[in-house]
Amino acid sequence: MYSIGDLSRRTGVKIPTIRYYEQMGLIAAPERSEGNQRRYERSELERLAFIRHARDLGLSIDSIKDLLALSQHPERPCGEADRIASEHLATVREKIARLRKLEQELERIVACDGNHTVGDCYVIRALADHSMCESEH
Amino acid sequence: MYSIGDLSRRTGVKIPTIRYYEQMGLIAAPERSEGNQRRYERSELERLAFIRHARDLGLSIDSIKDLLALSQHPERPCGEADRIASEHLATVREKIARLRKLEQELERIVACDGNHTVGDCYVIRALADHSMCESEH
DNA sequence: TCTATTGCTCCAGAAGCTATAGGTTTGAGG
DNA sequence: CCTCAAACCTATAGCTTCTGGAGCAATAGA
Repeated sequence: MYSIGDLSRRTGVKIPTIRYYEQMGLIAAPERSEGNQRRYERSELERLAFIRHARDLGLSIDSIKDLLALSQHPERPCGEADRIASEHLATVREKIARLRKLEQELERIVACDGNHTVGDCYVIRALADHSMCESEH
Repeated sequence: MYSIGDLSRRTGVKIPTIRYYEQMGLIAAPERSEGNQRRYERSELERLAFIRHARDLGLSIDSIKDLLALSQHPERPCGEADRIASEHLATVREKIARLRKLEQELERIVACDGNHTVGDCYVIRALADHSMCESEH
């Protein structure tokens, strides 16, 4: 049996976050000690590690709920799990593409050397005037 | 004079968001009509366009506040504006790097072809077992 | 047994909006 | 001038994913 602190240390998920996940229905309400403290079994530790890993990868709470529900039915085809992960990959790729554009634009903006006054600062002017952008966003 | 709806259409910032920005102190409380509706001048439109653009670039509300305050003092050196933009560029680059790692890992995970059952699905196993990862994250 | 640490619940806040409810004002057509 | 739909108002709550604090109870090691 693990206390909530044990679980936290072993998974790297902070204590209030574990309680939050319980509230959100990601993990079941565990047994309690006589003094009303949470007591977890090994299986909960594994479930929490799964959640942690999926969150690290940026999956939403809802996606994780779906994946956890799926994993309760090992006999079903796994196309659904594949779909969730693939969709997530697509959104990650989109984010990368958008950030690349920002990077380019910020590079241009930052070309200002800081050796003059705000009145003619490229940063300020670039932000004020959208038409200076090379790509639309 | 523009109504809040005009301002919204011209800048692409939604009406509740404009009111929110007013509350947050990004834009000043404007004059009101006899019937208590907001009436904006052209300068407010430009200010809001600036904010919109900076938000599109991912700058935080606080950074934008700083930049707006700076732009009120055109005689000052612009090193500060430069610093804000540079810092933001650095965080954008970090985000890109992290997302690239995720992309790689998700690519490996998604290699599952969906033609079997959840019990031996690579997606589920990969999420359950952190040690399968190639890079630590 | 004492006490430091850990745990409990409940509540508020962070960021940046978005939505809803319930009402008022505006402006264009008749 | 009148009407009526569209636009506007305020206030408040909700979203997401946690994080932190207050005030008190339980546990574990010396």
